[in-house]
Amino acid sequence: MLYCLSQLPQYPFQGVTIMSELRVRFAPSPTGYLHVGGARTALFNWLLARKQGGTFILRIEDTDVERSTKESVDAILEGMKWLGLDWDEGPFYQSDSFPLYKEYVRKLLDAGKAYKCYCTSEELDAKRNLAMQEGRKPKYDGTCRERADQPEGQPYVVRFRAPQGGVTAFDDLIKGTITFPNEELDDLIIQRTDGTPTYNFCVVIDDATMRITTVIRGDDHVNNTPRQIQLYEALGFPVPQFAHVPMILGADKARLSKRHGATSVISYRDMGYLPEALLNYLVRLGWSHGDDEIFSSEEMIQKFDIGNVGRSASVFNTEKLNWLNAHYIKTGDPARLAGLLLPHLSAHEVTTLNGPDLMAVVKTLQERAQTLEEMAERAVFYYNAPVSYDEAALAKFDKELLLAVFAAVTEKLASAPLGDVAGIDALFKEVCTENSWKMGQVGQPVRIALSGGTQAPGIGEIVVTLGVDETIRRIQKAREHAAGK
RNA sequence: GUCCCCUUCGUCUAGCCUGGCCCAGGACACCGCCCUUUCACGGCGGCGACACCGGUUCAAAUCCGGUAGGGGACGCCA
Repeated sequence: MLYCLSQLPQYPFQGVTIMSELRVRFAPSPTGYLHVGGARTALFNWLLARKQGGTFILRIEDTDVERSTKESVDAILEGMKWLGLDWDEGPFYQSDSFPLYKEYVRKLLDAGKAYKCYCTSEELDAKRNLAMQEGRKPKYDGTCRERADQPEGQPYVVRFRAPQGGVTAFDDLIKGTITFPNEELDDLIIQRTDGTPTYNFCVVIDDATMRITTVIRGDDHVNNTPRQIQLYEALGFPVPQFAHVPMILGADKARLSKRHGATSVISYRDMGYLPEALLNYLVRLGWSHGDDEIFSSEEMIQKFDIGNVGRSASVFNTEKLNWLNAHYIKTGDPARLAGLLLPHLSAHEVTTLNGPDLMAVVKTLQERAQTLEEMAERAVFYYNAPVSYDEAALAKFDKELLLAVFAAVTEKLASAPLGDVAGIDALFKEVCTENSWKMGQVGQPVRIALSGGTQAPGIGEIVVTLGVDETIRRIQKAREHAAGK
């Protein structure tokens, strides 16, 4: 029965918001970069909005003035933009709405639905520790809940007077019905001693005033949901739908964190991943559409269904991301890839000014690189002629053979007009038959001469890309190297 | 400790709602073979899972109960 709701792909909001337009939001707190978990949450929100013609709102939750930074905000926006997750409204900043929150705190206070609490954090900490030690749930004991006196000039926090007894339940779009006994929930603080509002309260006010219809957020917020629902009800706001997406874990099944390697979206860009690859990887983490693996943005939008998101956490697997990235590099537009490759090339001290056409270079490397970084590494030899050779590989051939091969190839190349890849390949075959050499005896030495090593594109591709003149120059150099041994 | 959630190949997952088509399908990784002048790409094949125990049923990965394991939350952080 729990599945019924989520198994109606076309009508996920049937009977609840059927008339109103979908409004979703991504609400990161600017205390770090946009990490892959956040990016996936943003993606699911974006997908649903785009699919249903709804509105995607970006809201920055910066009520913690201490830890929020402008740099983090910029980093988050940069990550969103790189992934192509465009938003329709915002970014809104919670720090701009403090007066609004205060107003609602006032309302709850006036209505007796909230009260001032004069307990100090030291007292609270002590009680909490004691409760934990005794194996009880560490919840506020309600000391100030019914107190009549209001000590003048004493610092206080404002607590929400939570309903006691009964249960608070909701139908999660991903997890099904979740029920909490109200006795598990204590009177949460909605305003701090310094007068600033707290997270759970701001979220409710914002989601309500922004008319959010569906809250899609991380799994770690499930426990906050019943308290928020109680606030919605106390405030007289309609309760939105909730969808809690499972966490992303590291290989050791612990929550993904820096020690598992890169978690920042931007660091994936810098390592040479394509945004469409990361997006594709992220959408398949916890969600699937039959046996499909490759999704363009359009296909994701078309096929996405929040009800098909899995209920369990998933492990982030770089191998699969690599495969996806290789796929998009393989099928990508060479001109675009060339542009994206530039920064990686300069990191390897390569200038493309005096060398082969970069787009031609990219074409020879598309099937050979998993990341742009790897492609850059493999492209270096095109622009910087080898200064040393893979001696171990060279040692497999006699000095005499080497010299003969280099001479024959040079001669053949010099006498023939520059052809296409097939033409050059044919030319090498001729050299082989004319001298009774095997292709391995010719191709490998030439490859080493041209690239310095043994791992490179096909000989024909290299020669055509490099040009005959440069090819001959490099073979000549290798010939001298071989002669000197 | 208390509460909430989760559990299909090493990993991502299909199937579960509507039991039989599933001695469980696909993908990544891994192994082997083929292609091949290197490295790759590609093709073919292999390895490999229903956490466990009971129950219901002619029949259970699918329904019910329990157990174990994992994760999350428990803050004047978000």
